[in-house]
Amino acid sequence: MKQPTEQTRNFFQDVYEVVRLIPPGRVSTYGAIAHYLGSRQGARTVGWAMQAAHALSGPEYVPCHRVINRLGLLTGKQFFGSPTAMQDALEAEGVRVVEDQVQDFAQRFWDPAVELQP
DNA sequence: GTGCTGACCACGG
DNA sequence: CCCGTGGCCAGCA
Repeated sequence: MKQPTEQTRNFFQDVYEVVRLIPPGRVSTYGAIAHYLGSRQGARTVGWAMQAAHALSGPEYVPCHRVINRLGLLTGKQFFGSPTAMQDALEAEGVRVVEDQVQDFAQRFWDPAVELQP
């Protein structure tokens, strides 16, 4: 029997919700989102969700350019239309990026587990 | 149904 | 810092 919690932990759906909450000028990491959703090592699925989110648009749009790896590297930039689309999008929000690396990453880091504390 | 891959992360050496 | 290993979820041949 299914538990009363009919909510099917849609990892993708949860990821989209969290990524959409990332404010401009801030960046988050796959691991932080995965950890916030309860999957410490589920960061991989978060990256996969980003690729699926790339096809979304309108109210379902997800700012995947604000999600990078824990090192602050734009690992998914190659999945954007242009090799500089991701960096350009971040710089447009005031995030300095040099050689695919976010400057002041520690300050720009937006952790849902901390910012979205109940 | 099985096996593998993937925009990753943590741990040990 | 590098290297190797294990684990997570979803999609595809």
